[in-house]
Amino acid sequence: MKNPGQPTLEDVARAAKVSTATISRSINEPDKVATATRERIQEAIHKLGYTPNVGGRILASRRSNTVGAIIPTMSNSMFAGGLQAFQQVLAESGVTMLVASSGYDAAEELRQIRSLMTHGADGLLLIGAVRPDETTRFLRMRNIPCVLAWSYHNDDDRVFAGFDNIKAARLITRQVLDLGHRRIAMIAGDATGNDRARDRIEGVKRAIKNHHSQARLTAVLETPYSIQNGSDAFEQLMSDPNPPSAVVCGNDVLAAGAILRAREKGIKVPDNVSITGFDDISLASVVTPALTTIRVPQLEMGQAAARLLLEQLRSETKPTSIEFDTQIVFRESLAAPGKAR
Amino acid sequence: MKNPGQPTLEDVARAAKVSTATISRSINEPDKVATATRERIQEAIHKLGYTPNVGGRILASRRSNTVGAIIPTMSNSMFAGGLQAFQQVLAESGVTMLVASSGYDAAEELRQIRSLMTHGADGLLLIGAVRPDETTRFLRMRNIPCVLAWSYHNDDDRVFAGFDNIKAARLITRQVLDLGHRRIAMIAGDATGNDRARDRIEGVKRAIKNHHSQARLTAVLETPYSIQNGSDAFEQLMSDPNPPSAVVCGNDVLAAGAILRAREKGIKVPDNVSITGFDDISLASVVTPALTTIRVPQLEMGQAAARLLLEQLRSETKPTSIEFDTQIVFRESLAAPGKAR
DNA sequence: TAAGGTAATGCAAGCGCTTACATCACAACC
DNA sequence: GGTTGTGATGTAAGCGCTTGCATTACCTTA
Repeated sequence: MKNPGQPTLEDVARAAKVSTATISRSINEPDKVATATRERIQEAIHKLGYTPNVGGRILASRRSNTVGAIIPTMSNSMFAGGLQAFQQVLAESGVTMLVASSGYDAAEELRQIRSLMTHGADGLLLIGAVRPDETTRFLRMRNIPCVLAWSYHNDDDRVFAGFDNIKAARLITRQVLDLGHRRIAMIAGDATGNDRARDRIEGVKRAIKNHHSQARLTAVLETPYSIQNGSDAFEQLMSDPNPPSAVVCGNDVLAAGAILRAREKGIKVPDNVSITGFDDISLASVVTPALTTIRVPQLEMGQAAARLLLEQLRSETKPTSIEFDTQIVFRESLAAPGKAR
Repeated sequence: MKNPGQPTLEDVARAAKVSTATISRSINEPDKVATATRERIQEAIHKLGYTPNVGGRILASRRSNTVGAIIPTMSNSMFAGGLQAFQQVLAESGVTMLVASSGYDAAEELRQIRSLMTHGADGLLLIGAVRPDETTRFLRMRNIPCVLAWSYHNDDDRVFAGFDNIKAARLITRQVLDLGHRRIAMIAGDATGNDRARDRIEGVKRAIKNHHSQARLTAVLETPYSIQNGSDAFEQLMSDPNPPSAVVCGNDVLAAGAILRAREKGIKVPDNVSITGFDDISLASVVTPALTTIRVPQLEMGQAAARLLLEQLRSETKPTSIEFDTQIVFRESLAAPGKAR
């Protein structure tokens, strides 16, 4: 943009001795232009160092080839991988990604949505399914193409590229139960306005409830995403005179915190207490003992989200949501209760 | 962008019975418009649900209020924190961030630069100082406002918001030397086209060379960023009949890999061998033993980069670079050699 | 009262691009 | 030879906004 003296289509046209229309075509629909002409144009473009001006392009074509992505945070690797995959697929189609982060704050998210739309986003990637009415209304009213990732809900007609957090949480909890644990506690992420955290809690509850045993969920502590909080929550749980034999965590960071505090306190994992994580971020394989956790298909979700969004932009139709499976990654932090190795 | 029938400035003008110019002013320079008029306009805007069209705005104002950021990768937390800080500062000034990742590939980086410029970036955040001639030429030719982060070079007249990797590497290496280590090996990141990795190697070399002792750098292994590679490199180093007593790593991920393999092999850290990292990502405090490493001012760099970039965009002047200090974070993986605790 | 100043607004010329439509050259066919 | 079809290219009308300059209305001041 800018810098007086940037070459324009007209300059290229003069250099290549064709009309601006032909050049525009040769850029956007190459096969509508004769090969010889196209080569001449290429040369001129290269020589002048021409790049199209977005403003003109957006104005004339009435579309910006830009989409926005709003993620809760970039500061941890939680979403970064998916975001990168998303961007790469978009880039292949010549679409660029605007990014903003909401800091898990719904009001901020709405502000960011507005800002991205003002800056020309043709569509949006959002994380999770639940948001305040005002946001939902805004999205509906403006009829903004949208893909929701990291969640999946059957009964929802919006477009998802994600997984069912309830199912995933049930999966790992059932594993814990099947190993014989009967007193289970949970350290969950903050579920306020966060359907992923909420669903994971729900999944743990259901798994325990449906298990044919006397298993009990002794406590659920909700706490924001940080190692420190995980540690503190763990300590609190273990100070119970009758502590749990397994602690299921809503994400790997909280679980890592728990493991660190366990070591400090001389509590053996998994001998004295089992700990499980969720997300399988790189932390999980690096703590000692390594975390048994749920692998989340980050890259796949990012790629799928990009495809679904592109599809919406191109055809104005609503594509069908994609549900991904999750699976348990077995490492060292989960074992049968009371087992001293 | 834009469902047909979106109201335009002209519609608002008609509704508010003023000229489009006045409306434009009332949006962009409110105090140049009489209060009564402004209120009338506000009302009309609200009633019509008007939002400015980016295309027109960019075209007419010759500026997009968008900047691009190209980072080597989003997949690890290395740059994510800085990027988020960068974005937040920009957002406060109404500027949006386009993001792309190059995968540590210079050709891809140039492609991304082109793409971001085409999509309207007014300025660019890039990581590191070194790039191929073609890229440098492109940036110079187009006279693109640019801030380089994660590096700092005195003798370079471009705008940096970073730290001196040589200095930082010397700092931690001197610490290793001062503890008495005399056989030191390095596991470095891939230095091809990567001045951060290159400078860190250089820093280690200089520290050893300038130390008044018989200290030797026994080996330098360059390897791409991954835990696995760190592990393998470590194993290779330790298979030397006369292995190093300290392994300095070019980043925390490689160091974490080294620590993991050490445990697998029954090599005690730091009793048998000391290991140091670089970057202080969250991994560093979570591995066992926790990594002694260099803290890098991620957030500060991101914020500073944003400010420097905004300054360039607003005033067209070249602001002065900012150099940040780094410091050693002392944890458990570094100790005097041969010391069995 | 006239001259001069100031604040508020309008006028209109683009900004650089896309695209519907028009034109042209040429080959194929009758 | 005339007609028609086809592919390549040109023409020109905007897309919606900003902004330098002109205009207007009204207030000061001498």
